[in-house]
Amino acid sequence: MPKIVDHEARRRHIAEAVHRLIDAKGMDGVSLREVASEAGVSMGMVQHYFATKDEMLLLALQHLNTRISIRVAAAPDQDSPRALLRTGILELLPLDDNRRFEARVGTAFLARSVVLDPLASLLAGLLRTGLPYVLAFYADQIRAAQTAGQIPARLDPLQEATILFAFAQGMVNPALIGHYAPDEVVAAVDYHLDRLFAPV
Amino acid sequence: MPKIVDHEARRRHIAEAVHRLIDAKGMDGVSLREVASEAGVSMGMVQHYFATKDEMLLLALQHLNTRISIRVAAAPDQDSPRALLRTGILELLPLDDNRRFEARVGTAFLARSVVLDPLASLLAGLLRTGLPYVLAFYADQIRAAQTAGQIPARLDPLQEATILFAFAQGMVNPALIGHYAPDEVVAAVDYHLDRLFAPV
DNA sequence: CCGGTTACAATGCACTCGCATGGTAAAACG
DNA sequence: CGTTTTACCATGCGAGTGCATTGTAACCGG
Repeated sequence: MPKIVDHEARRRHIAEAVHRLIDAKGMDGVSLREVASEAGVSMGMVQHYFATKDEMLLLALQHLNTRISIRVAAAPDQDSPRALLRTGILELLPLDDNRRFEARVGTAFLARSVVLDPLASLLAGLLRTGLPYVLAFYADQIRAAQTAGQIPARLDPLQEATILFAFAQGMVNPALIGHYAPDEVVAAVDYHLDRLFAPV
Repeated sequence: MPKIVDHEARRRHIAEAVHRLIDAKGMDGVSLREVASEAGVSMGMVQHYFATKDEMLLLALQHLNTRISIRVAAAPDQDSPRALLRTGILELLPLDDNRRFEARVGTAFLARSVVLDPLASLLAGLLRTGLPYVLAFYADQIRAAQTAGQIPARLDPLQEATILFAFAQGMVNPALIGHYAPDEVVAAVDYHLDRLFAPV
């Protein structure tokens, strides 16, 4: 073998070029040639690391997922359940350029995952598998707050987690198209949390 | 002029073919040739009614909007604010084939509106203009329920409307990819409304 | 030192795309 | 009646697509 190369690093490098292209021109703007150009490599190299375009897109989604996960996990440590929930949610919302970038790319994949072709079902599968963990995390925090007496015990943790997450997801697009300014988004989140964390 | 033709009817006919194509193959699957074939007309005719593809997509989105608006408006009359809110929300969620169809097509447009090309800003503009009216309607219902003593007066109607609508929008995609069954979606909505319509 | 495998690069191919062009038929209008 | 305008249809063009093919250089194991 020539040149000892880090396979995964190359693939990540290309995946990030895909992200940038999706952000700039949407899913349609992603062609093998454009990706190669954006990544600063030859088209043959892209083909060398990905057998098909679909395989490339799939890894691009996986990489986006891990990217976001890492960032969320790296959020400053929080002690209270409420702070954990708050920062966890805010990390998913397009409040700065970085999160805006991720939200846009994620939205593109989401739309693609709704269609009915082989790639779409793979994408949908990826998105689905992550959901239960996120919901479980939220529900756990809610339960913890309940035992601490910060959230009324009569509330259903899983339903509240469902609502909380759906609410956050539902804020993404209006925020992206500029209907809500970042501080309005934060205000809505805090308002919701205020109502959730009601004195018993 | 030959053949007296209903211009708008033709355009709507083509727009519906676009919807069907987006539902089946996504935005990428929409080409002038495919649209013509799906609509059962010649490609020249599509070009006759739409100068560019973007213009066609734009009208397709407008037509989808009016389609949904008409359906929502035609929902069985409700007397109480709560029933109004409930049916209004459920009409937007993919609970049957028809609404599923609309949700998928709408998602495709949403993703497209997030990109940064000329068409995208038009799409985003269209989506944005509708939002304040929807939120105002929700807020009005909430206010009405407050004066009727069904919702605590301390709650902020606009914030609650924001949360309610974002929550509904956020349920669309998990429901589309099959994470929630239709009855689970309804249960989540009712749970949320239960919590909103708390005895004062 | 030498076959063999790996890591690319360059090119070509069949196809599809949006759109422009040119033509034809029909109806309104003077 | 003839002219003009409308409503198409068929075809073609240049660009771009994903992917297959072929070539080449580098490095390792024997």
